Amino acid sequence: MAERSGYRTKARDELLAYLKANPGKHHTAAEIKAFFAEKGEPFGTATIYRHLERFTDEGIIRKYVIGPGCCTCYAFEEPVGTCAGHFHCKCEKCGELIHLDCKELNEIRSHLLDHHGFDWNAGKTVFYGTCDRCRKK
Amino acid sequence: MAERSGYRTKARDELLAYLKANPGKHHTAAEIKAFFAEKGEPFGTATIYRHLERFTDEGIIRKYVIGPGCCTCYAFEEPVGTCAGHFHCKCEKCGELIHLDCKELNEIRSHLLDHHGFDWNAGKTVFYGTCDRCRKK
DNA sequence: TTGCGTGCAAAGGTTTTGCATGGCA
DNA sequence: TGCCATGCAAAACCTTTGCACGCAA
Repeated sequence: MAERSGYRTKARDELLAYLKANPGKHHTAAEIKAFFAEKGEPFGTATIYRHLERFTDEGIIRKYVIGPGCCTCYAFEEPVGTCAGHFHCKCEKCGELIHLDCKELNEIRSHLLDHHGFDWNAGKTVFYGTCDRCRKK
Repeated sequence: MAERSGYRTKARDELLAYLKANPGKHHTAAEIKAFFAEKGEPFGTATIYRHLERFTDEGIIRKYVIGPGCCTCYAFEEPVGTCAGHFHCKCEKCGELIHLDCKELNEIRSHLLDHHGFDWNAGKTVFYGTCDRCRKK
């Protein structure tokens, strides 16, 4: 986690505000770019990546690797440590990434920690399987 | 986990033998390609990816997303493939892969299916976090 | 013989980098 | 004014796909 450095610019403010406006929500660089483009304040791809990388270094946001296919997600996490159970399921058939809010998650975490001594980082873990829609086909 | 299918070819045998020769060791597609190239038996990139994907489907090897930059790793894991109630945790600090036999975790499967309609493929999922030893440091 | 496996090359998508311009302090 | 930030375009990277040919069964 690096120190805050550099200038305060419009791009920095806007990007950070957007991420903070949706705590816990995951965004890809492409989604962020599209959002600002539609809003009429487009930012260059490089600028977005540079800021996301920086925010991550500064510990303001977190970076999630979903892959493969290079879909990296970024998210501002409101109450770090106490954030609601949020985990990711990726459908192996259609490729969709499903964000699940599920309180049972916390039980799994506790169980892994208490019984197996494993401190699970749910944010980095992706459950692979088949989603509801593909399963019913 | 899919059934074994298709022909038995030199490429399949060689690749599998190489992966099996180093259980638990992670290889990127590029490393594998380089290894066989130096050995004088080069395989096409596509061939390597196709086999790795297939081995993963068959449950013979496991796929790890390291990212970003799309560095996917593949590894043959000794006791993997046959055991149903078997889960894998990977320590982000020391890199160790922990094999867990745990009935409680099987309940996750039921829960995901019943409450979220997600048919979890436990064999392909790796829990990332911090292992007991590294946590105590 | 049939159809899968293979290699090559090209496509696809994401992320990074180089460079000239513009903006913050 | 001196850096840093930005945008554009190109490069770099990893992975997938299309196609024609070769090989396993």
